[in-house]
Amino acid sequence: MVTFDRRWLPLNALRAFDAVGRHLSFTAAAHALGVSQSAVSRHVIGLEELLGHALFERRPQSLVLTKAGGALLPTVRGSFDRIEHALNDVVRDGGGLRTLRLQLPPSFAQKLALPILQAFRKDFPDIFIDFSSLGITGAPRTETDVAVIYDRPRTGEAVSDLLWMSRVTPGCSPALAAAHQGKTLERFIADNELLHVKLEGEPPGIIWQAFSRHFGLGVRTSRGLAFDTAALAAQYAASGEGVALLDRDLFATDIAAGTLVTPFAETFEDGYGYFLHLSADDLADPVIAVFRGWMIRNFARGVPS
Amino acid sequence: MVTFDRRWLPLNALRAFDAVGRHLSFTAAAHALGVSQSAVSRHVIGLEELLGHALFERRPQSLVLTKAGGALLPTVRGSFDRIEHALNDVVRDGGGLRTLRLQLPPSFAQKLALPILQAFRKDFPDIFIDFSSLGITGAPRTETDVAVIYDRPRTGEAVSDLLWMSRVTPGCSPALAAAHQGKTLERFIADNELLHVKLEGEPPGIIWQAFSRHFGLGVRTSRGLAFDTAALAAQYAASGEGVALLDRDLFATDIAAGTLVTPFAETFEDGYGYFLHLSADDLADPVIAVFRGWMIRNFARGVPS
DNA sequence: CGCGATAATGCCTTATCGGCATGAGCCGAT
DNA sequence: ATCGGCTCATGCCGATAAGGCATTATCGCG
Repeated sequence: MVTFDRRWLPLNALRAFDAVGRHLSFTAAAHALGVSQSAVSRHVIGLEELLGHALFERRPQSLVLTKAGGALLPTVRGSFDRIEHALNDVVRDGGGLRTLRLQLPPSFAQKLALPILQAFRKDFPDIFIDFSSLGITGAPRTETDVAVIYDRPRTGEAVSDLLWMSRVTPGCSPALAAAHQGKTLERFIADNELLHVKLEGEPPGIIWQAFSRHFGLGVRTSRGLAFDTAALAAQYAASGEGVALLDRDLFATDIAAGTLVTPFAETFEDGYGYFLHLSADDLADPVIAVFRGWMIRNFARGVPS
Repeated sequence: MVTFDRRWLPLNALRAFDAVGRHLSFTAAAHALGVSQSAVSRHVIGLEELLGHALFERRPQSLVLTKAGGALLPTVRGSFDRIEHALNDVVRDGGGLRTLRLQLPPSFAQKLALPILQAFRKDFPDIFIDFSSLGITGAPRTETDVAVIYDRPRTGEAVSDLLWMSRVTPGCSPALAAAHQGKTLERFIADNELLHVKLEGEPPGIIWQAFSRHFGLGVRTSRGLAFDTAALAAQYAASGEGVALLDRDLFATDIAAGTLVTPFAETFEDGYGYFLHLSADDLADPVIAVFRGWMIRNFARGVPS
């Protein structure tokens, strides 16, 4: 029995096999490869002898893959596809700056884009990040490689990696907190304007409602103002005009800087989180895989700032 | 400028490039490939001319990849790795039965393993599933391709695909439900034994506690019995000895059969879910990718039965 | 039954691949 | 400085595998 290693990969034969598997015809494959039918025939036969298994079942009218052929073909085809693309990429731009298109939700972009992009560029100066913002929820809109989305865990064939689960707590300006010093959480909320963040497909106020229900607060939550993004709500809260439910990690810098305060210990996991979202096929692209790994590792050490 | 297609993939040159990239030395690469240094040198030079970009920077003492080389190498190496493995797989067993090792949590295995395995085997008769349960006592099998785990959404480099989020509701035997006919949810829970499922890293009773808090029930939840698996708790509940929080999807067949009833409309999403868990690298294996896609598509149409 | 498909095969040509020997830089030790 | 040892590049040549052409075998179809 032969075992294969790098020194002896029957590459030309594999290319012939790939073409035949694609066209399911020796003649057509030969034509596609620009060689004669006999050459292709030889290659495939040689490969079959090497493997000790037939790759195609020759039928009078048609050619069909054997189990062995079926097992081999997807790998071979995928590999050649990737090599082909990689070669053309290099020819085109010398592999100089691979650009990775990234979409971020607005609040995330506003708070974290800079530290992330700077840190990533430091580690991978040759990967150019073309980044754009998108709506707060939902799937990425345009052609993009990787997107961060704010969503609940969802099913789907796309690869979806959790960066962190959102954990919210009431936040407001220091002045407002001081003015209501000593009040209970329930009283504090009842006495102040509530700032909501709109979420696609959810009724407004749902997060405040879930929050108050979770902590058993008897307050009416369907009042106040609603904003498109968390960052806007936070900004409004910082001006002293109300209290918003803030993601502690997302607004860590504001809290540290003192422009926002979180007077209560109660934090609530609302089932939403920030996910890195990309197509399963794209994971085969080393640049995208590298970026994914880098993001996951970085956020595992806590949300950057 | 040349553009590459299948007909002119310089495969032998790429193999040489891969080896040189691995060893960062023409001589060492030549030795590893079992050919002379000159052959390797020619190949790399030829490839560089084809691409119009240098792949290595020749320095007196050392060889370093150029940007173009760095962009190309991971793809080429990964592709050859996969081809090498695929070829050896075929040699070994003719690609006949690719076996995929699958691990399932006990309750999941008990309720869903059969329908899933049967349906999958019908669609892919050539993939043999070697499935094992994450037994309570069973030694954790590290050698596995894909696992279903019951967990909260977590961060990590492994690819984690949500199958469905757990949604629980009180369930008990029909007799017990009849005996307490007409009671409110609060009363019903207060008057019956509570059956818990133990979760690693969580205090016992946490789900009942979250459930009652979510619906504003004033009942004590830290009482009753705790079980290792949801299936055990459900079985106990079916015997009429208490009320358990059941995942509606997981126990759909029991509910349909009437051995368990869920007398209340209140369902609660507890933040846990069933995830398909696999290594990011493994996604390059067509068999594993196929299984992943199949599972995701199937569960998207609802939990099988 | 012959015609038109297909893939397999024998024979021959070719050019790709690779080996050997050598050359050209560069480094460090004597 | 010079020489030996190391690296990769190159000229030349031979082996061989890759491929072309023409033919054969097999099957389906009109």
